[in-house]
Amino acid sequence: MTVRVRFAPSPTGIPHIGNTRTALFNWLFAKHHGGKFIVRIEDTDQKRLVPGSREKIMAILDILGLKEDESYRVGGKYGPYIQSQRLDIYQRYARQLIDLGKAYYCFCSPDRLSQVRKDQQKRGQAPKYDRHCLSLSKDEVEKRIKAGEAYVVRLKVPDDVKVSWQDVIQGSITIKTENIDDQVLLKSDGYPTYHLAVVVDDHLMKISHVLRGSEWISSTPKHILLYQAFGWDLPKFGHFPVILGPDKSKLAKRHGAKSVFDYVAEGYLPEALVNFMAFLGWNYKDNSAVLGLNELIKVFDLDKVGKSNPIFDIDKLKYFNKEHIKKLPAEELAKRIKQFLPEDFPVKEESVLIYLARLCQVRMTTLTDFLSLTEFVYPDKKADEKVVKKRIKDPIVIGALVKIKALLENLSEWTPEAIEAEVKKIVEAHSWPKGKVYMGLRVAVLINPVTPPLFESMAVLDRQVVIDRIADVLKLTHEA
RNA sequence: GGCCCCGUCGUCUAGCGGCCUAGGACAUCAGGUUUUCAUCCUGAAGAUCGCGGGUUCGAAUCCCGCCGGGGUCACCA
Repeated sequence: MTVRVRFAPSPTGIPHIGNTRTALFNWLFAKHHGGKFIVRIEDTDQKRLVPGSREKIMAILDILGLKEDESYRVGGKYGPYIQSQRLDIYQRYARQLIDLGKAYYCFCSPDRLSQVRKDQQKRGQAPKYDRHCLSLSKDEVEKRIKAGEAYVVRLKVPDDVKVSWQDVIQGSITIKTENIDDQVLLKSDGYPTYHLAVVVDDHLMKISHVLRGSEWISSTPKHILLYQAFGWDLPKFGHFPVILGPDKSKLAKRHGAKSVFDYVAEGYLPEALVNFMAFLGWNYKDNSAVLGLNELIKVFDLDKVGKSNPIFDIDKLKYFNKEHIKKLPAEELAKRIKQFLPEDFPVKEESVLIYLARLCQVRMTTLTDFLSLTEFVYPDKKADEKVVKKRIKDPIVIGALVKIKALLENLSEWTPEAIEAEVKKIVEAHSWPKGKVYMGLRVAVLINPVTPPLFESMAVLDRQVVIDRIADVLKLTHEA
């Protein structure tokens, strides 16, 4: 069987990490089995439609490298791939269901429906449509439609039937039809509901595996009933566990349900995001393997997707980001960092930027860390008085700084090697306390007690800036 | 509340009746290397396998009950 899976987002906003993971899993599954990944836009709710979100969704796929095989933008032979452009199809199939006696017209007003629900709840019953319109005669239906009355089409759920399926992730699941409502299939505005649209489209688009979040489990029997009503073959169903926040409640904005855009803006690498999301519900070896998309394709499959809900762990994301940053060639790292550099960043030269990137590489958790690590490159930056006074107290260190300053002024070559060799020589010759002196020099020249390697960083600076900074610090310590 | 699902170190998990005095990874802590930080290396702590009953010579693994968590009950997807 050819594997054909789909990612079917509704354009009601920007998908967060959870929805994005569903896309990833589908894509990975398709590619692992040499199948197709289809993107279908489910915009059947015009009220909740957010303009522009369709493009944002595609942009996220692009950022992550999840190329689709069929969609509204790349085409395909099962289009259109936007549900609002398939309205006539759904209406046709809804009618077919009515003719088959598997669905019926319902004229109940929203007010009546909510009243029915309220009464049922008061009686402690599960809210369910009371089938008020089930046995309307053909004539009456026709009359009311002609009269312009608003109607919906409902699925006639058979009584006392057990619907069960072998979920490729969750295992066997059985639900009795007495717990299933006569679901609305066609809304009064002529649009289909999700339930009709997915089933019709998944069938027409020859989807082999319906893989989605487990919030859809309770809807699956409705879909199966629909397939059976149409007499269609069932696809395989698989439901991924939902991602939970650190407090074990549903992942929400406040604990990380941000979008790929947000994480990228915070300095996370798309490949780290992919690697991280892959392990949200799926496992492989010790769950710390640093894997790219291509390696993931090779090892990803549904049998290692778990049933219990994973918790979003930002530390794990940071770990993967660090690892992926470490793996990047310095040139590539520099390129990525560039997007985060402010206008006035003093280093313009490509080679110097790459050099700095290399110095900072193992010290970054996110790309934005580069900024704080390289603060010292701003020529006007001055060491903080408090930091200076805390780190440079020892008179020996102050004396050493005086001598090092003189040495640097007369250095014939301004390279990291030359600086390091000469400074080391003088430090050893005087038997100065190494740690303290280097820290003093570091704070004076690089502003911060936490920095990339001292001499390499120094060499990036103009010699005059270095001299001036040491002079400034000496002045500060003198005043004290 | 009804229905469905889940429950192993803080977190992700391995485990599918004896190899488990429960293994690994992330995070944490300690030590080593190092001019800071980080990297790298070594080590430590951390789980009475949600609880209680069974079944069995033997259970994290099978069965039942309870508890806890999640999902879902729309003319939203």
